[in-house]
Amino acid sequence: MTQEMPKTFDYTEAESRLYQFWETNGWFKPEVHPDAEPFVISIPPPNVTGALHNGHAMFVSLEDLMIRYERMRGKAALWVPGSDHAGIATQLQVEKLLREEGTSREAVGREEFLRRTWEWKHKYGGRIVEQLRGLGASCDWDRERFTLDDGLSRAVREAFVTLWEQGLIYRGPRLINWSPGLQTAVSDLEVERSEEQGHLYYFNYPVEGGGVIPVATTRPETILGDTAVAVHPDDDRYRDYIGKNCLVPMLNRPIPVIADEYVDREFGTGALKITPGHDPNDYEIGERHNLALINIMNKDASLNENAGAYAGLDRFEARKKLWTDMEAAGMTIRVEPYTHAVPRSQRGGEIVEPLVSTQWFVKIQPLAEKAVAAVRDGRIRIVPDHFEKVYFNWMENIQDWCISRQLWWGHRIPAWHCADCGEMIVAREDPTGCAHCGSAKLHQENDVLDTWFSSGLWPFSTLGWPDDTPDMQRYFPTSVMETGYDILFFWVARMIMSSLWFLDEIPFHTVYLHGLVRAEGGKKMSKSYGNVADPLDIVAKYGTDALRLTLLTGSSPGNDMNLAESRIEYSRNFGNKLWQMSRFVWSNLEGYTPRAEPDTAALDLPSRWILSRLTTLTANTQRLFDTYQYSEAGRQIIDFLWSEFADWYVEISKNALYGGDAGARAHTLDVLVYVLNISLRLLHPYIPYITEEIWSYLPTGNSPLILAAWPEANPAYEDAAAEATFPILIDLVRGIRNARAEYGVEPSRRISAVIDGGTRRALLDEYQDLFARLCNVHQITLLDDSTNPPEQAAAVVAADMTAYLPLADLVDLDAERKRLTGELENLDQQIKRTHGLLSNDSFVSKAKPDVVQRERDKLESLTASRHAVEERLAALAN
RNA sequence: GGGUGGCUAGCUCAGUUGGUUAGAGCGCUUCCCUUACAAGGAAGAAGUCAGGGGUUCGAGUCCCUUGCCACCCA
Repeated sequence: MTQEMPKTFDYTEAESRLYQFWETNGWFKPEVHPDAEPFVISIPPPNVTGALHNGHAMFVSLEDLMIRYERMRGKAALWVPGSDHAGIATQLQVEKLLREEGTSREAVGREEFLRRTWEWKHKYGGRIVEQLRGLGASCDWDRERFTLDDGLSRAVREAFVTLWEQGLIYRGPRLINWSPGLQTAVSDLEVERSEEQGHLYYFNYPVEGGGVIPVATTRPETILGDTAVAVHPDDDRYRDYIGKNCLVPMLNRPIPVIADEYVDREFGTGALKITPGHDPNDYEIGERHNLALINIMNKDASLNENAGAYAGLDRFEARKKLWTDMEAAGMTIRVEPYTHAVPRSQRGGEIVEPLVSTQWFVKIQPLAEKAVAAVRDGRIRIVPDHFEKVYFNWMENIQDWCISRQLWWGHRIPAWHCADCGEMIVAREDPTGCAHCGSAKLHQENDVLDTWFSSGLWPFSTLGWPDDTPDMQRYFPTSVMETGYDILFFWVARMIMSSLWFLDEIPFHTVYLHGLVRAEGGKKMSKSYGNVADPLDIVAKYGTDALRLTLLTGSSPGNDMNLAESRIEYSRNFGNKLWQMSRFVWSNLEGYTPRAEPDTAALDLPSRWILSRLTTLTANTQRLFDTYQYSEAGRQIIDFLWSEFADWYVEISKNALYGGDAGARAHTLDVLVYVLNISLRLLHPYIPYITEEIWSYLPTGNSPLILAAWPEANPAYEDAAAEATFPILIDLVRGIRNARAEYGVEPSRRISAVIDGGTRRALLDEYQDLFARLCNVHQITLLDDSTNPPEQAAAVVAADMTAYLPLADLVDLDAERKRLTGELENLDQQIKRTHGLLSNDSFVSKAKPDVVQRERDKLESLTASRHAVEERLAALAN
């Protein structure tokens, strides 16, 4: 206690100082506990392009909480940080930069473009990492990784070549999702469907030799690529046409009428045009019926020569023109407004075109099977567990993964084409000559890999795989993967698949999924709504701890959270409250010699009560942490400190502190310091900064809070009797305060009370000083059998105790009778319920004994109170 | 079409082995700058836990069902 504890916590100043204090001492490193069991989290690597958003704040809060908790438990806690190269997003940024310079990636060439992108990454890529530090993330920064690092790139090659050698990677033309604006393929997962208002175009498909089959489409331009018309085999309307040919409008290309049970007779006209080259469902039907496959679209979404007269037109122009022409030809029926799901690119937002293109794919089925098994048999657990169903549902219907992207920024596919013999070489090391003909004219595949291919290796590539490094040996498998449920498929599933496939080990034993952070009112946060609560703004206004505490106590696993500013304010206020109660204790430390722990033998009732409550809290916190219920645990800690410790114990402690009894003062300080000590430990994972700072002002020894031991419930402080008895005194105090308020007694007015202590006379005798401080009752007379309670008084009942407040000038006996009658009704209602329970034999015989006992105790207390109220009413009736 | 979740006080949300009269914050009413704290303290009003059915001595909690709202996959 050498330093004055400031009146308030200056978080702006403290945050950077404390972070530096922790980091420079090496406390973020697992080596602080060199021989301990490891606990490892690999960070969900943020995009290098990213600006900090609340999703980041959420994962940092949760993961840092887990890491700090395990570190305090003595584990070798390792949190591996890093970032992701984010192929498309980053490339778009640099392309934008080049455009502003009046050039383009094509103009500068691949090599120069990559040089510029690295330059860009070095300049801006560290920003997000700096922001993560600001949130208090206690990562081991010496182990920071980037998905395009040499080591991680080697891991990518190893994984790719292994899959290739196992025949699980193939290359070929297939229907994929093409993004015309980005000029690359994207995977199924990167396509989002949005319900949009469009049109359904009805028209007649002419049948060769006479007749028409009416069909409908949302994309008329695809008519030009039709290679069949499908009807249901049992549909009488069209049965006669099966086997005949239709003529494609405007092109007059003959295509067969086929029968397929896929066709829904009830929907639309009951007949379908089939375009295998531009629709995934039609593609499958095409394969079933060996239909021709016609591609009518160029990579820029203009139509190609297969579109006849419409070649060269953009897809939407072609749609308009073809329809106009068909109308003129009398082939159209009608156009209806129609809401349908439009596939849009997750990145650019433009409409994605299904088209046939040569790409690289992973045969994912065998990997998925292993990944399903690992969750099915419990080697990996997902929290909350209902996501296991979601996981299975996806895994069991999984499609091959398109892993090639027509981008430059990323891991270039390790395949080389020989210009001389045409063979392809796939290799871990860059080849110098063709393995088949020896030619040196090799050209590496232009495509790069999907970014998720490299992030799928993240838990082990960051630890050194494919090398058998010391970190791999010590820290793999990792422990928990904590991330948002929105990337369960993108990322978590792929990490599980690749780890089981390449290492034959699970990557982590637990997946913890948090929900999305939404704006107040449940809206998705979005720049266009203007409702983005920027975490940097929040931190600047309320401090990091307030943001963390709000996120941690306001959300439950897997559930979205609406971030309300009022909650952040409340968290900030709690921080202040914690500071103030600590400052109160600090201010009384003069002359106090710290002792190890409060001595149970010397403690008064309030002390026994608060220590027992603390023990209950510690046990609860442990139980809740064991089941990942961090928000409930956090709320319980806050409630304990605010509404039990500060509101009651701290107030009561002033009697002992200022009462002049040195022994009582010392024992009370023991308790105050002890409760804070344990509470700060429990709170540190939630609000690391303010707790560490407070810690430094209290007699807590020399080691920092970040390395303090996680508390265990101390059974020596369990005291059921104190927990049962003390609340009765609280009730009595509350009752007196309530009566004072109802009768409008000014708070500053000292009053007296006559108390009938019932069976607890001795208790009241001992603790009557309490009432002066808590409800401004300065003179207590204990009633004995020989005296009667005063007439002009308000009566307050708690259990079998009654306090009479002689407020001669204020008490109106009619009002008092009314008040007590209300009280009586309330008691009767409760007695009725409790009595009902206890007179039910099934309850008494089947409910747990402690539950029955609790009801019995309650009934006894209620009956005593009722008796007292009744007696008082009788006395007033005269 | 298949799947998952939500519906608790005016608003934002808790409530996980089923067991006190269902809780908190904000807002609202009344009062108080009491020497840790007005970012505070005291007292108070406010909910048929979406509807219906079931299991159970006992259901916000478990099961079935209806409705509405989200989200995911095709």
